[in-house]
Amino acid sequence: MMTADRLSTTFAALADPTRRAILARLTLGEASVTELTAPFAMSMPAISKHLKVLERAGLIARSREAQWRPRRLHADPLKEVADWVEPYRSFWEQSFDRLDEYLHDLQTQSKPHHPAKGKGHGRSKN
Amino acid sequence: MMTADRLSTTFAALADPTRRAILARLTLGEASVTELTAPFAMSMPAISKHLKVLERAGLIARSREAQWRPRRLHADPLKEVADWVEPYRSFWEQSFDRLDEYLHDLQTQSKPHHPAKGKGHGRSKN
DNA sequence: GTTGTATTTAACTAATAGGTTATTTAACCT
DNA sequence: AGGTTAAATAACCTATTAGTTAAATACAAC
Repeated sequence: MMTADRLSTTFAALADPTRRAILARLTLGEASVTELTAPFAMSMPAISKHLKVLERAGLIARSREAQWRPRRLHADPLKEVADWVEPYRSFWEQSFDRLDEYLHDLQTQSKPHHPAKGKGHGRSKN
Repeated sequence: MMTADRLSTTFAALADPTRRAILARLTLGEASVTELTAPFAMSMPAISKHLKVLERAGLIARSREAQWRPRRLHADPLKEVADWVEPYRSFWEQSFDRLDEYLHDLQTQSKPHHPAKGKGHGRSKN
């Protein structure tokens, strides 16, 4: 994920349970790095790196308070995640996968052929 | 993301624009590896690897048809993504971040202090 | 059975990720 | 100034990722 689009950066940031746990913690209110480190069996520099990833993804923001650098949640990029996933809803809600498998089995039994472009075998978005 | 939970594996699979494009293509119906490779300036083995990532994440399934191995969408893991992101909706919808920043500024001007655990400064989930 | 088409696997490379410990910076408090 | 606490940075290590080209496999069609 070298230099990637915003959505890729967001997904990459979310692909780590520690980072998701940090976000969950921050829904309760801002927290210092020490506080964020406490729940994990991991050094503070490790958490600091995770925070940097979350920050670069725009998921948290840093403020200053004496020698503390409390982080707070910045959920905006998660809207893009929700917007991206939404169009797929119909595919998991209608048990699309099992239906598709069923249609596929019917089809390959009766009519072997190579997968032509845009074949679509009985199911499309509209 | 060595050996990770299901959600991390899903997010990691989604953290690549090529793989998301492949999923989008598969919403139109199943497709062969050659067909899936066509839109990209990338070798077929590279796409094959992306497909393996998607497969290990449970986002696509493979079938057989002569010498073709058409892939089809398996959207179920995306439900978990939707379920994970949903609780954060209130945080982006209510412009939480700007409100929080405002409250934060008010607070630090009038009452400098170190960030105590569970302080919460005026906003919580219920 | 040889040739052609579709796909996978192998071997390699360069970059990134995620962790460590040790050091440095920053701010507070006597 | 000197000591303490909070956090960031540096230097390092190992594993994984994302791509490449070349070789192997699977099936079809003659």
